[in-house]
Amino acid sequence: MYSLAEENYLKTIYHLEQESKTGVSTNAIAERMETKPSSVTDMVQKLADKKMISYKKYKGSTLTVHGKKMAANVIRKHRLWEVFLVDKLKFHWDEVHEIAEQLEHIQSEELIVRLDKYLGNPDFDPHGDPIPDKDGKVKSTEKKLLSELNKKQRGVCIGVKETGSEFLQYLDKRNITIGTKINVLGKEFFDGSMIIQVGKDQFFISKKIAENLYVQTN
Amino acid sequence: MYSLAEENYLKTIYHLEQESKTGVSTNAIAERMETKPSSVTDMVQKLADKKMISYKKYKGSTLTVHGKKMAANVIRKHRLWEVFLVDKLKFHWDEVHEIAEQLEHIQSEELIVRLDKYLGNPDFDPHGDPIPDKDGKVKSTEKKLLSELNKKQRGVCIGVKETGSEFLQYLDKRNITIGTKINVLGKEFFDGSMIIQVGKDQFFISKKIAENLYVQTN
DNA sequence: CTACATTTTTAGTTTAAACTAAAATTAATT
DNA sequence: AATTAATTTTAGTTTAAACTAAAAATGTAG
Repeated sequence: MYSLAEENYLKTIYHLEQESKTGVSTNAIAERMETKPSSVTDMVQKLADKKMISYKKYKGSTLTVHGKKMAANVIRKHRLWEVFLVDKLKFHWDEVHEIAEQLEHIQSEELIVRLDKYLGNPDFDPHGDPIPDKDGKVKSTEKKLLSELNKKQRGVCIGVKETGSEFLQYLDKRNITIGTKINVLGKEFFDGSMIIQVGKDQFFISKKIAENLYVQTN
Repeated sequence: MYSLAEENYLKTIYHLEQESKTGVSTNAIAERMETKPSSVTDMVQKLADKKMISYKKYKGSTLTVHGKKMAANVIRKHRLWEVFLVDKLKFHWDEVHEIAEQLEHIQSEELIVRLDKYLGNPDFDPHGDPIPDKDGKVKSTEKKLLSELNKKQRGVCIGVKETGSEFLQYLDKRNITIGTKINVLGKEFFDGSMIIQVGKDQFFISKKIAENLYVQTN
C-alpha cells in the first residue's frame, strides 16, 4: 500500500517524463508539485529505496517499470473518475479535475474494474487524454496532419508545417500551441473545413489551416 | 477544512452518542477506533478547541451542534456512496463498507448534491440505515411491532414483547438481537407471515414471531 | 473509608511529510 | 580556468497523529 504523497509524486514524475522524454530534475518536480526541492529530495530517496524510481544524487529521477505501472494506474483512476463525473453526474469537463484528484487515491481494484465497465470501457477522458489500461499501457500515438483526422477524432498539436508569421499569429489568436488538445467536432467533405474544439472554445477552420498543423493521435 | 482523522473521530463519536444516548467515554472511542486511549485524549482536546465537541477532563465528550452537523454530513456521504456502489456498480451490499469508508472523505459539496440527485435522492442506504439530509437531520424514528410493517419496510430490533426462553432462543438462533436490522422482503396478508432479511440471511417468520418483536422505523 | 482496580490524562517518543538554512555539487560566464 | 550562479542535498525543525509508560483521577469492594 502506498501513501497519498507517494502516489502524487509518482504521478508527477510520470507526467514530467512524458513531456521531456528524459529523466526529471528535482527542481522540476518541486515546481510542479508546489513544494520545496529539499522535500522532493527526501521523497525521491524514499521512492528509490522502494524501487519505484531509479535515482542518482544530482542526476534526477526516472520511473522503474514498477513505478511506471503504479503511476499509470493512478492516472487511469483519475481519468475514469473524470468520465464518471462528466458523463453520469453532468459536470462540465473543466470542473472535474480537483475532484478526480481526490478520487484517484481510492484503493479498490474491484471498484475500478466495475467503474470502467459501468462507463462502457472508455478510451479517453473528457479532456481527450487517453486512459491507460489495467496494465498501465497507453495506446501508442501517431503523427498526422490535422486535416487527416475525421469527425470525433482527437489530437494534440505537436508542430506546424507552414511557419509564416500570419499563420503563427492566427494560431496564437486561437490559443493553439504545442501541447494543445484539439477535438474534431465536425468535417465538411466538400471543402475539407472543420469545426474543432480547443479548450472551451469551438470554432470553424479551413482546410488550409488543417493541412499545416501536425497533431499526435492515438 | 477538516482532516481525515478528525472526520473519523467525529463520525465515531456521533455513532456512540446515538447508541448510548449519553456522553461518550474516551475508552469507548479508543475501542471503536482500534486506537489507544491516550491518542483519543489528544484528539478530543483538539476537537474541543475547535468547538466540535464539548469535553471536560475525565468526563467524556459530546458533539456540539456544529460537530454533529459535520459528523452527520460525513455519514450522509458514506451512505450515498454505498447506494452508488450497490445500485449502479452492482456490488453486493455487504462488500461496500470499506470503499465507502474512503469515499466519505472526498471534499466537494457539488459532488454530493449531484450524486444524491443521480441516485434519485435515496432515503436509506443498502443496509437499511437512513441517510441524513443536507442539514444533518435524520428522519425521526418510531417504535412499532414488526408485524405492523409492510413489504419493503425496514426496522431495527429494539426489544421484545414475549420474553419466554423458547422465543429468546429462537431469536438467538436467527441472530436477532437489540440493534439488528430487519428488512421485510415479503408479507402474506392471509396469515400475516413474512419473509425477512437479517444480515446475509433471508428467512420466513410466522405472524406470532412478528407480533412479539419491537422495531424502530423511520 | 480505605485499598485496589479501572479509566483517563500527561509527558515524552516516533513516523511521515513538510519546512528553513546552510553546505555541496554542477552549470554557466567571463 | 576561475568565479559566479543555479541546482541539489544535508542537517536540523515543525506538525499531525499515532505510540508507550507513568501519573492522576475516578469508581468499586470490602
